[in-house]
Amino acid sequence: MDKTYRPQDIEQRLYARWEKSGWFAPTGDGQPFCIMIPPPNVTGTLHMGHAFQDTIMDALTRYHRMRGDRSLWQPGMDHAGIATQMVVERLLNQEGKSKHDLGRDAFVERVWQWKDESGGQIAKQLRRMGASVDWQRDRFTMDEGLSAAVQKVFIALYDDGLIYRGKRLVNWDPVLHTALSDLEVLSADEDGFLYHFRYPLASGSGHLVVATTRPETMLGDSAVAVHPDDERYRHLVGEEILLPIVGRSIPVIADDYVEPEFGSGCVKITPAHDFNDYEIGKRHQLPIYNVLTDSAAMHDDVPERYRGMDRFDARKAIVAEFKSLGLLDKIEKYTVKIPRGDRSGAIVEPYLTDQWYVSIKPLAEPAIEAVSSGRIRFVPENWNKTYFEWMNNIEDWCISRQLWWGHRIPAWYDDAGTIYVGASESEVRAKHKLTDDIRLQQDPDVLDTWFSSALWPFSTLGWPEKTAALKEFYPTSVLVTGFDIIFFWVARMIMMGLRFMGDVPFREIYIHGLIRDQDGQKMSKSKGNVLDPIDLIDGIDLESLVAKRTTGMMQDHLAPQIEAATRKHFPNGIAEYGTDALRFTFASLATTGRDIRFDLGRIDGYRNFCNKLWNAARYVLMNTETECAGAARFSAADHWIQSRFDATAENVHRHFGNYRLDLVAQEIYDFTWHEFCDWYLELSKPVLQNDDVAIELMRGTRQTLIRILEALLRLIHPLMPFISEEIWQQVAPRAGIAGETIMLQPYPDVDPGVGARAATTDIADIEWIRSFILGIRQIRGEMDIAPGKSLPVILDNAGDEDLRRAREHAALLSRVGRVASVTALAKGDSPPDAAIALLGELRLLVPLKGLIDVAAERDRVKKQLAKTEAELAKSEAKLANQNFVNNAPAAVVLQERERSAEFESQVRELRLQLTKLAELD
RNA sequence: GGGCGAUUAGCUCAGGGGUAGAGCGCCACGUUGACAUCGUGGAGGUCGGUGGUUCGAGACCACCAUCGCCCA
Repeated sequence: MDKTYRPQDIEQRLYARWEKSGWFAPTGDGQPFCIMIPPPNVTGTLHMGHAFQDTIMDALTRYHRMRGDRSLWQPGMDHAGIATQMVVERLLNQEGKSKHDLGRDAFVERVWQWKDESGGQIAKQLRRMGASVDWQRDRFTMDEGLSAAVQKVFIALYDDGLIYRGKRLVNWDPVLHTALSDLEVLSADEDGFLYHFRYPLASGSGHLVVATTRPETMLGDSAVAVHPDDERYRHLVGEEILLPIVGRSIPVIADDYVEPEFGSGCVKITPAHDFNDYEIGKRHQLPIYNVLTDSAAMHDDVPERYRGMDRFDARKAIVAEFKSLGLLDKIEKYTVKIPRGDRSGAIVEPYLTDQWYVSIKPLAEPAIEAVSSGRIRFVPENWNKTYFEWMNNIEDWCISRQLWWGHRIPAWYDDAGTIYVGASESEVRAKHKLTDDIRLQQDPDVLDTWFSSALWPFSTLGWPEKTAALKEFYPTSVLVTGFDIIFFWVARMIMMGLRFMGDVPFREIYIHGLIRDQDGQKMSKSKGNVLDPIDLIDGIDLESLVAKRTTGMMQDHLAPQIEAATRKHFPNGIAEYGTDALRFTFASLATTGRDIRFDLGRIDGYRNFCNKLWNAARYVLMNTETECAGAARFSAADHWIQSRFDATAENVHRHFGNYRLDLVAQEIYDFTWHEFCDWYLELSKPVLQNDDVAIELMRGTRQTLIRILEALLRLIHPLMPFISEEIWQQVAPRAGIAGETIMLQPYPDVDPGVGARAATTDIADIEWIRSFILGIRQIRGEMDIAPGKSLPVILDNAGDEDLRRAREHAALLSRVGRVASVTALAKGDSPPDAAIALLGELRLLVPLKGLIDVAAERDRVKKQLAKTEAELAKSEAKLANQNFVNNAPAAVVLQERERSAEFESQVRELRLQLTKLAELD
């Protein structure tokens, strides 16, 4: 083995072997375990969030696979209708073409080409992450089978009256020319103005002042509304307004939606261009005047001078005209909520069009019940509040999109506009007995991508066919996802799963946090703070990183800032960390919080951890080359480490069960570094590096070294698959284990019988030795004695058990503690001047002579005394409190008494020592 | 406005009615035959504030402050 761990030498080689051997497929006859990958957008690349999520899913899958479950991690991608179409259109634009130049079929063909290219990228990244997905079952939402599922669901919901077509206001993206669902619109505060216009009464007896943030919509006004209880205007209700510029007469109406305190208390009503106004319009049967084209320019039903004008130019022109008419009351600065399309960034218009909707309430009710009854459990639990909040206020889902890339809506229209829904034109004709002379045209629109994603848990398993996979793996075990798509995806999968499978799609939903940058900022291309997980694995130099972050941006002017920030945060680029270190970092960050700051310091530490493990293995292998097998005798240290390992494994199981991968990581880290390496390997040296030790004892240590390491590698494997496999390949044969791969070995079990092997005396002995050595090290460290210098130690007030331990484990004390000699002070002898460490009642004395600075030792003891006295005072105060003694559980009181006695004895010893040291001056 | 969450060491974060923890960073010492991507020791916190429950609160409850997210 090399002296340092080199991930690049091993990772891709091992992955290729796993994949080629088919080890990712479900095997065995254990109980099924299944995770569905949240399908990444085919058009994107894996970012840190994906890498994090994939680490969690892979760890869970590998854990269950090793436990003998028949485990499937189902991979796949979604077609990301809008995003993908945008990307391909941009590519076409670069060639000077538009999608209309190609036509629909050629364009879609072009998107498929892009899909192969882009999708391959994601698959490659997944492999680099070590993802043990079953590639044989890879699925894509636009595949034939999944498309058939989409069609079937659409038709079934339509037939059940749960899908309908309707003319309503939708969120319209005037750049992409498509409707969007509520969820795809992001509203944010932006600086704007509130314009106050005077609307003259038709009677000529004055005017009303209305305030609006969108003057251009006044061309479509149908009324002015006031609050019914508003004394100022009550008498005007029913009168007419002469709408300026347009010259239309519109009524003054009363509606309690109006807030009398806002502005003048009069509101212009534009049913075609505002969601609230639309509702008011319906209540009052107001006419609807649409004034915009689908590109959000003014259309032909407005006064000629405004026709074709862009909405924002029209706004200026309208305001100017009001001013020239003397009808502009005032303009105020105002913060406006601006809705933008999440993909295009364009300001979305409420727009009156025909769209398809899912009538959602009948689907939502059972979905709410599934969570409230506990059939589906959120982890952490309180995400169900977010879920209920949304589900209880859910609105019908607009599912049609005016795109070319996606699942075409299976609906046909005859010339009269009658709708026929079915699997194909011929089926529709047959079903409705339509003769060939009746012309039918298919709806040009496609379905929202999330419509197909909602079917993912069963469509990927073969539905609507009754497949074995479906029977076996549905409902899946756990969904691992971020809270940002609870509404988009999680809720919809639950609704569809219950409707079409008659059961929940998953039993648990593990919601993880969002990965942010070192300052807590969300990672985004426009902020230039994204990290590519592959760059953390392979490393990247500063110039390449800067180039990567500043090219291909939507907003080029941000490049200088991004470059500066990048140079500041990564002055030396990014080092090569390897997949395992990255995965371990992700696992350790998987806490219950919702935000996760990704700090390079963490991954740095875990790369070192990989190196530590690597070198521990090196040591074990070097020391187990010979004389391993045969009759063996086990030392106290052997038993101790075994018991520590058993405890660790037990905790790891518990933490996996609670989805606390951070605690799994910590448990493994602590054991590996602070128990196995820091203590056991050191304690093994006096045995193995001494020719006088009995061969049986050596064998015991060798066997323990190899056995613990082998088991430890299995314990680590779900988090760090590569390094564990690489080392295991060498370790397993020596542990007498035949097997082609660690990934199919059993996960270390919690076997109480194994734990019992370690005699309690042995464990107590090793704990005593650790305390002994720590006490000596403390003296050494604080006295600035060279670590290499061997010290004589005198035991004062030693009991029989102390003497036995010192005698039996003299070699450990001498070698690991760098103790030259251990001698007991005879009864009645007065102790020499010495530095002191306390081990219970036992005093460890390191003679001062020639070694120790008296003043320094006095300071040291004083400091320790002060600490102990403080503890003692606290403890005594507690015990002096009758309420405590009377009310606290007896065990707690007893424990406190013992603590107090311990402190008391220590204080006594330390004071004594101080007096002695004082005498030396 | 409604909902959710956070506040613990310089930084990033665990913990959880009875002794305040980790990693990183910092200081000192050290080239011991697995590892300098290392070893040993150390410094560093009145657990955001106020009040309450309790024998005991950093933890539970109420209110407040600050910050964040989601929904209108």
